[in-house]
Amino acid sequence: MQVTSPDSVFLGFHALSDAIRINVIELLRDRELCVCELCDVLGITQSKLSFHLKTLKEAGLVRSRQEGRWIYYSLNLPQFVMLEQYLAEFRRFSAIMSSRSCSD
Amino acid sequence: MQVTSPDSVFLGFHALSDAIRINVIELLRDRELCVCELCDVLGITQSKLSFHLKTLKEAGLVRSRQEGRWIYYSLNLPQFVMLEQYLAEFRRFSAIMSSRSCSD
DNA sequence: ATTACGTTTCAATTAAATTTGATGCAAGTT
DNA sequence: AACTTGCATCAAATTTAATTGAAACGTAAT
Repeated sequence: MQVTSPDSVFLGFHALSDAIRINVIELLRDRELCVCELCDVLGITQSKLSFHLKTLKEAGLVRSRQEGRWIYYSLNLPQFVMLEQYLAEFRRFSAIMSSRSCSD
Repeated sequence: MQVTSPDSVFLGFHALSDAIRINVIELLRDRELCVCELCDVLGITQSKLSFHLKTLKEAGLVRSRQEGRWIYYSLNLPQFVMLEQYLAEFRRFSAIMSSRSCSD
């Protein structure tokens, strides 16, 4: 599921605006993890983690997959790329603006 | 002023997690603007805008410069690049992870 | 079936972010 | 000096987000 609506930009950034959620995605960067593994590593309650995972999932940044009674979460990279490209648009103007200031 | 502390990541993303602030930075992408110009274009009260500008400034995403009684805001691009590069780290793992899944 | 386990969901509470309107202040004007 | 303009700041009110603990759900084991 990749989100590309206009809201998805600040929905995505909102999901990244919290220390716990940043921790989660950095852990998931290496490999997919089930909820209980994340719970152990982060040292937070399951329902708290579940809330943050839901936030990340609704922003399209993570996916989940069930295997038996475990649910494994992993990154949804296209959404990261989308946000990265949004920021890259600003860098594109960096060159334009600085070259314009030379002609002043 | 470029912020590079560990907090700066989710501080920056938090600043980008609001529709008004996204509007502001997109307006500033073209050129620097004073507060009253932003106010007019966005159609919000001045003190509301001031709050959001402060949020953006504390996140290091914008700078301000005084000229007479006007205060001009502009983008602080290095901070955008920092956030972009943070996200790019995740894409770097994209290739690694997908190539690993091929060997399954 | 029954029980245990991993997870999500809900309702209640707490905490944090945002909005609003008033006030203050510095720079320019008259 | 008094006045206006452009902006920031403050405190109060409102809105939104996060935390908590209990309950509910599905899955697997006994």
